[in-house]
Amino acid sequence: MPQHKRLGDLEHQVMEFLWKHGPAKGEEVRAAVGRERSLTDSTIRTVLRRLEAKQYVRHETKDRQFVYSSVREARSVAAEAVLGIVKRFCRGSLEELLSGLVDHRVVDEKELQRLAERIARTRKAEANLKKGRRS
Amino acid sequence: MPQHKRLGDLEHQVMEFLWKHGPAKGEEVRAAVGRERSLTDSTIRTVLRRLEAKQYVRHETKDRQFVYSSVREARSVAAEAVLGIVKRFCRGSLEELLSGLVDHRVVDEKELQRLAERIARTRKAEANLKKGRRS
DNA sequence: ATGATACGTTACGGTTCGTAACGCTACGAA
DNA sequence: TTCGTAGCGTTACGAACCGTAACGTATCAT
Repeated sequence: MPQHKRLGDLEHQVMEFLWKHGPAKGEEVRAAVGRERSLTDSTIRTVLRRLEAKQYVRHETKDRQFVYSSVREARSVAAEAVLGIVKRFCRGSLEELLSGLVDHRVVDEKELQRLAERIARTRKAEANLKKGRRS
Repeated sequence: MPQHKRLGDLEHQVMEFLWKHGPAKGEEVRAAVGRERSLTDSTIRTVLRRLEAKQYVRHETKDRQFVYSSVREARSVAAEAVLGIVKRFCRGSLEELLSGLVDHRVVDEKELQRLAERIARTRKAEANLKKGRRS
């Protein structure tokens, strides 16, 4: 129900920065989002406000300045987007989607297997670690 | 390079129909794309024309009527979309994307492994089949 | 009090999309 | 031959979204 609202290009660039940089003030964002023609602070703040409306970021005030931070992590947004794709294009079947990726050589089947295995291993390791801490 | 142009909702519904139904005339599309308020033929034709401009469909004339068929298959569009997501949200790493899917419980790691394996098996079977036919 | 700082409000133009009226063309019936 | 009509293209309009930014306002330090 987080309703994956779509992002424009600039909006996306801003998110990208927040994702890799962490919480930041408008000025920092502006400095980072280079582009040839640099934007006014007003522009950046409008974008940040819109991102907030779309629930991609939130802000808190620190030293009388807004500090924005991403609410939804990149992977989470990605996961939702993929879910949308699966629904829209692959009749809800993730297998169909993955098959498509292989068909279209986004990944080859061996590689896919390796990735899956590696992820499974990583999870198991994490689970064990947690168990260890618990006891 | 097919430049994944985005689809609106109605456009998408039309594609969906063409994907499952195969080539169809405007009237058929219109009949199929139900919606409560049914649309005029003009509307549907405009949409089809736009889809053609976006290179999602092409048409040929049969019996003096246009028959539209999808150019890009659903999975192929999906694959491209996923590629876009990976690029935009996961720094190009498919592994990161898949991890995200697991993190967000779109799929669990065991299931992912099963799917990967099954796909690999299917591919191998297909490859063998082809070899068989060749000899 | 005044000026700078950092914020919100408002707005404008481009683009996309759903929606559709209208106009043109060419074939078939009368 | 003429005329209705089926089927297509052109044009258009309003909503939404997005980049962009001017301007107005509140508040704090000097």
